[in-house]
Formats: sequence, C-alpha cells, structure tokens
Amino acid sequence: MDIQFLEKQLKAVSDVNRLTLLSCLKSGETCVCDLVDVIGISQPAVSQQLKKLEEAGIVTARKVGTWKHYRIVEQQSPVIQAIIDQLPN
Amino acid sequence: MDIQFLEKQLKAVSDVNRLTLLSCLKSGETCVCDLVDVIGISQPAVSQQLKKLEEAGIVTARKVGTWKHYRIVEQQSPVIQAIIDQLPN
DNA sequence: CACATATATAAGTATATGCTTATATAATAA
DNA sequence: TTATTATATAAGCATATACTTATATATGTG
Repeated sequence: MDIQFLEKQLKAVSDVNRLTLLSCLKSGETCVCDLVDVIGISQPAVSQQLKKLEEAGIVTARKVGTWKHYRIVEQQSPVIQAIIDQLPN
Repeated sequence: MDIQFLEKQLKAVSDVNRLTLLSCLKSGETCVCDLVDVIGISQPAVSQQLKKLEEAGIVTARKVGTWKHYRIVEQQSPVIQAIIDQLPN
C-alpha cells in the first residue's frame, strides 16, 4: 500500500459524520434514507459522504428499486479494519 | 476512545507530509532540521505539522540545546499503531 | 555584548472541505 | 402519463487546511 492511497483512505475516515456512517453500517447493509434519519445532516450531504467512502474503497452499494443499500467492504486494509473495530456497534 | 478523539487522531495523520514525517521518525528520534532536509517543505511548515502530531498525542519532543528532538510516542492506540506499521522504515 | 543557529509563531493566501438549497435522475405507483 | 419516492449532482458559500514569508524566541559562541 503506497502512502498516497493510505492518505486517501485516512482522509475518507477522518470526519465525525463519515465515522458515524461507518458505525451505522457495522450493523449491516443500510439504505441512504435510514442513514439520513440517524445523522443530523441533509440527504445530499449523506450521499456526498458515502461517495467519499465508496471512492476510497471502504464501502460499496447495490441498488434495490429506488433504494440504494450501502455496506462496508468485507476485506479491508489493516488500518481501516482497526478503525472499524474501534467504532461502537 | 470516543469518536471525537479518533477523528482528531485521524485528521492528524491524513496528510502525506505528516505521514512522511512519521515514517522518518520510525527510525528513531530526529531533530526538526533533519526532517526539513528530508521533506520538501519549509522549516515553519515542518514545525506546524509536528505540532499537529504532538497535539494528537502521536509524537513527543525533548529539547537538547537549540535542537528539538521529536519521536513517536511508544504506546499508541491500535488505530495509530496500525498506521505506523504500514509506513516504510 | 553582538551574532549565528534551531525552532516556533504570526500573518497572509490559495485551495480543500463540508455543508446548504435547488435540481436532475431513476424507479415505482396510480 | 403524471405523481411520488429515493438518491445523486450542481452550485454557492463559510470554514478549515497547509503552505508561504517575515519575525520572534531561545540557546550557544566569539
């Protein structure tokens, strides 16, 4: 893992809202609308944050009708895994 | 470890220059002037970055004459330790 | 003392970040 | 088709970040 990619992944998680999203996703696949209900920011803001996590390879999504279900990627780098482990369930 | 402190530590390491500084410090205590020689930013910039790492509890320093020797704190949180482990020596 | 060296702090600035509101897109239902 | 719901994208803006240069501080030397 080169240092540039490490930086990208770390930037993706160094934000309270994105850490909270990851914390929510620990309990399993969740659609955007449910995530919006949990954290106190707008729906577009949640979409934007999820996109950052997705671009860093930390979460992935599948579409189900109009819903989109996000989940944490199973195989993570040791660093990201350590972070996920620290988050409350 | 609460999520706010986790965020603070992650923000402190989510930058290529600070990761490079940590990478240098893996080989042991180093003074600011030697770190300046290694990474391509000015001396004040290095001091500012080291301050961020220090405020996050990741590095510490001791003064020796006019020099200041920075080093990585021994006991780290699992997350920060995982990051340090990933860095080249 | 004056001067040199190492480091820190201050001030300014360009870019990045993370929200907001408005709007676009996609799928579904009536 | 029109309307509704879920999500994404665009644009704008306020704040944060990370440099730079200039200057302050601290220590050591002649």
